[in-house]
Amino acid sequence: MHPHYAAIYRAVRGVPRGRVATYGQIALLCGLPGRARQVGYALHALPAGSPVPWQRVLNVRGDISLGHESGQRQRRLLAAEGVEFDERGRVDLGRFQWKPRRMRSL
DNA sequence: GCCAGGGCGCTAA
DNA sequence: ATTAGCGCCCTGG
Repeated sequence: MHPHYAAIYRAVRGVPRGRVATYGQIALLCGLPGRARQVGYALHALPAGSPVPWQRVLNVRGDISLGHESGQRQRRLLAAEGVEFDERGRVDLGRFQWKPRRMRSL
């Protein structure tokens, strides 16, 4: 497992229920600016049933970056915690994006 | 080791 | 709003 994965998982665990974060945002929060893609890898590597809420991480456009199968699963999980999707399958980041104080003060 | 392709994102046009 | 180009770096062949 890659050394940075632990930090990434820690950051993702900080995203509260009913809110979402972006890949780039998570990267920034764990001190890996510009490495959004690595966040995607870390989440992809998660075992089933881990405590990490991977479903709360979306791309910067507010939509789901996965294929149909996993995408449906992710969308269902988010909808179950109150996150709304528009008809184009997108989340309004202005309303649902998580904004930790540590980040607002950057 | 090289190469191509990813759960990405920023900037410029 | 969309597209193209580039940077990032991990994985699989």
